Amino acid sequence: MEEASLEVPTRLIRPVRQGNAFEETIERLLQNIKLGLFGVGDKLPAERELADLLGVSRATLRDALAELQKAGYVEVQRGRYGGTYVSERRHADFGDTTDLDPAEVNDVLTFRDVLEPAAASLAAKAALSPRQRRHLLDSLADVAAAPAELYRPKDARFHVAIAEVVGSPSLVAAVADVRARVSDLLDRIPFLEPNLEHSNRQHQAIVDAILRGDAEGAYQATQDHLQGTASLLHGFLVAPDRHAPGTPLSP
Amino acid sequence: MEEASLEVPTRLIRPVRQGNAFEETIERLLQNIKLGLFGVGDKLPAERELADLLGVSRATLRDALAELQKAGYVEVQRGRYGGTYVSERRHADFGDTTDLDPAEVNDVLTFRDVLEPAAASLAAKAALSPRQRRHLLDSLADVAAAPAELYRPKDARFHVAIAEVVGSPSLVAAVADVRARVSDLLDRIPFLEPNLEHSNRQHQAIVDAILRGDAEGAYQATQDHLQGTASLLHGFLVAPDRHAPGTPLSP
DNA sequence: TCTTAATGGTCTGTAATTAGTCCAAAAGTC
DNA sequence: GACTTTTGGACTAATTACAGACCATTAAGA
Repeated sequence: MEEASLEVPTRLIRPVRQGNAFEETIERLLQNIKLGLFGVGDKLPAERELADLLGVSRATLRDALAELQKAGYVEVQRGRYGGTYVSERRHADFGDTTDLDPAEVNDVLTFRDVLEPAAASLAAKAALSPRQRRHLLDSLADVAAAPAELYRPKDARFHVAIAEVVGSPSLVAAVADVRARVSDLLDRIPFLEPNLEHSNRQHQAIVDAILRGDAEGAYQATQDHLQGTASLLHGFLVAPDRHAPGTPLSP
Repeated sequence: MEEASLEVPTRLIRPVRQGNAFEETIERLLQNIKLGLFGVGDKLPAERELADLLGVSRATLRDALAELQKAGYVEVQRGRYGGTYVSERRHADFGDTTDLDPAEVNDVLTFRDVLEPAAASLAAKAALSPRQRRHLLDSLADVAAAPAELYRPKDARFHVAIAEVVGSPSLVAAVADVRARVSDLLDRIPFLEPNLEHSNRQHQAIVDAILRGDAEGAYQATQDHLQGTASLLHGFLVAPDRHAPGTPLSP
């Protein structure tokens, strides 16, 4: 019984790395594409530079890029002024038809609820430079103009932009991560036509609050906005037959 | 000019890994010790198990443990009922007398301001089990009883406990990370006798608010509590002579 | 047309990391 | 005292990842 107290609680110990460098590199690149950080038609940095930015050897990066090319996410051109370009969405989306894991859903949604409203609030409190205001408004216009099939990445990009203007790289990374995880979850449920009008109005409200320095308003508007996908995902959790949920939760 | 828009903004690309497995393993173990997750005298899990938990091979883990042993952080005993034990604090603290990096300080403090108040707020909103309440109160009592030289790890452990009861592993990991980074920063400034009484009263206020379900109160109390170290660190940033700051900021 | 520079493509040798096996010590159990 | 079991300690072979050099292709520019 005295022994027991000397033991370390193992649940707090988490893995040092998620997988091998090759897998992690694919994951990161794919995440950036899905997040709209690498937009369709964009040219990625040259392999040598990209490998450096990702902290991985060029060989490993090239293996990862070859995989993405095979899956149709990028196209490669040789020679000077060549490079790696993000393809038109050829949604090969290699088989992720796994069920939603309730623990993962709760974890992601909870963590997002912590990050995003607080980020919007801090953005409102910060003294934004003209360049930063411009960045916010550009991202806002971008998502508003996006057609339905490109909405998700533009949406994600917009929310990352809010974190960006706060000026904390760790916050940006955390928001990007959590957005990518939400996006992965949404990919696993049947497509429901989202109410883009409504979403865009909420985006506008968030930006308005930030630009007028209304921290509380930005916090609230962001919370409201997150509510939508949260109930959507939770709805699919409680519905036993996931392909035709009889009673979607009311938001 | 058309070309320019095709380029990807490189600042959003972050490294896939922080260093090699060996270094990251040392870092993680050290972090857990400093955070008070591995308390003095605690026995770590057996090497085979710990390697598994950390997602690293036993060889790599052993290299890391050997380093920690050399630095006096742990002691190792062979044979059945042997194991790796956390030593009495022999603060060898291998040379980290680097200057404070303003960007790092701002990043960490901003990110912490996002995470911890929101975590306390969510903890207050959650329906806590008796076990969770017990965990909170135990951590609180633990830090209150800690002597000055052991205060920091117990303090960190308490704050991680708040994140734990929220039930989001990602949140716990993020809080643990940011706490470790703050702790590293504090290690680099001259020791100032902290006002433990005051700190303990604030801890009590946070737990009170959480236990009575007062989300707003928990949020506020946590923000107040964070103010202290924030101004301390910011004070050392503005003070040009870092070893004898003439005008420490009033908290 | 030729040159040049930036880019992807290829290869090699080295180091890090892993999985697995076996050994050695220690403490409880019979 | 002999046995058993759990632990750290040590070694090997295979794989992964890396750094760096060099080749091949391309399009702009002289």
